[in-house]
Amino acid sequence: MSHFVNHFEENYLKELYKLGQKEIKKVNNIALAKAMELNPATVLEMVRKLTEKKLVALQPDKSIALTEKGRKKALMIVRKHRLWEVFLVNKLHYKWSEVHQLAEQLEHIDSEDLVNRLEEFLEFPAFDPHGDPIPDKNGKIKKNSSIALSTASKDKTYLVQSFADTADSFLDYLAALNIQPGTKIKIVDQLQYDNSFTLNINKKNVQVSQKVASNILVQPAT
Amino acid sequence: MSHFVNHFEENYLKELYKLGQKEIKKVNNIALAKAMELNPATVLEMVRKLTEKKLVALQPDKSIALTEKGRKKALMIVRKHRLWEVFLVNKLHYKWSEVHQLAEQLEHIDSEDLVNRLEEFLEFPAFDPHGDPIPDKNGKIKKNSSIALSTASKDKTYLVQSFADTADSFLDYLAALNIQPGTKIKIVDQLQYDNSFTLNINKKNVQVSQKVASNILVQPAT
DNA sequence: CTAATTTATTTGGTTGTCCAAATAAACTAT
DNA sequence: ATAGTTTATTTGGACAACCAAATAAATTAG
Repeated sequence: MSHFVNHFEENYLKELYKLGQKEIKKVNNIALAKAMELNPATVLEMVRKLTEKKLVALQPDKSIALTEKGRKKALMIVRKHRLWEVFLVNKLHYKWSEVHQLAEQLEHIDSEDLVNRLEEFLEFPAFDPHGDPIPDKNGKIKKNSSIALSTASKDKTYLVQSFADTADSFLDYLAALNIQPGTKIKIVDQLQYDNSFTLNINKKNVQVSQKVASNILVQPAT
Repeated sequence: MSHFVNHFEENYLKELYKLGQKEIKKVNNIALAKAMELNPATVLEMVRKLTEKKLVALQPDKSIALTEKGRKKALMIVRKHRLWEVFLVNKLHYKWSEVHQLAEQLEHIDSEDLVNRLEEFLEFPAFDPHGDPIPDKNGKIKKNSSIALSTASKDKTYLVQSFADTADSFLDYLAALNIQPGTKIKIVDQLQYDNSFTLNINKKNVQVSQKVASNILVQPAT
């Protein structure tokens, strides 16, 4: 009983957060019901309970908005979901396309401490296997002013910010190239033939594939 | 909804299995209700549903017995529980005393494949951090004809079967002493002072604590 | 500005897990 | 074997999440 009382609540909050992210238009009863494949009556009932709990606030225009408290909770669920995805992919060798279902279950495991330890065990990944940012324990999401190196301009110097792929093999490869957060990189050239890049790192030129470049997130160097 | 439909059922099956293990006397309604801290009426209702599903069979003497199907299910839950415990202790560095609650949640994650991968990731531990055996994917539990080395007789030769502790540090220690499944061990002496043991391994004598000896499971050598 | 449509809410009902209290059945001990 | 106790079952009801269908309110279109 006590274990999964919150599953429902958590799913509503998560869905509200997700809808809020992707759609600018207001999230109303109907939209939520449709997104969650539930009857509007059911959703309304639950939204009222969430309003009681100050997790959600009904706007004058009848749209449903997360309160700050609700947003925090939603972010913690997203955090858990994405960290478990990293675990499943990096440690249990699932493909990124297979992990969503499982993460939907694991995200409801109720322990702040567990998720923090998991994060440490995974060495604080900034992104999940799909490249979505992982909120930190305070709910802060790494602001993505960074761009993929593959979309950067030639001959300008960039600072490596993070990586969109957290696979061990990728990270090992980066380590071998001496690429880590903070590393300065300049695009020397891009080959027309296979879209691979010639990069200048620490005054040495190296060749990387388009895929690798797309998974290196950079900011313009100041 | 679909995610946790089985939580209740699973908890009943697990409890029945556990009671069946430790107590020889029949498991009746009252006993189950007491163990699960539920009202007998509730338990009776649920036991009927489980009977419908052929997971449980009511005996003539009104005791409740798991069917083969029910036992298999229960074993799979126990398997998940114990593997997650190993994960929590070995990988996330929880203490063995802290993991039960969390494992109670994790054991309900519904994926055969996940638990099999987890088992592989943990390198097929035979015992959980408490020393309880972990059923394999077919529900087979390593028969425990083995005894703790600490309870073995002096001057007889034993064969190491497995370990009741799966902590990395313990296993590292064992490796350093060249103790592994199959190793022949003879107890040379036990010190009265601290209950530590002098063991003969490969014709060399080593000294181990009472704790270490209690976590080494052995069988009499043929 | 009314009619048609969409959106929001209410009503009445189902299902699953749970309980307290009443009753029935089965032991237990003298 | 009968009173007393324990065990088993039934009854009636609570509560949470859900739904379909009816109604009410708001929006949009003509």
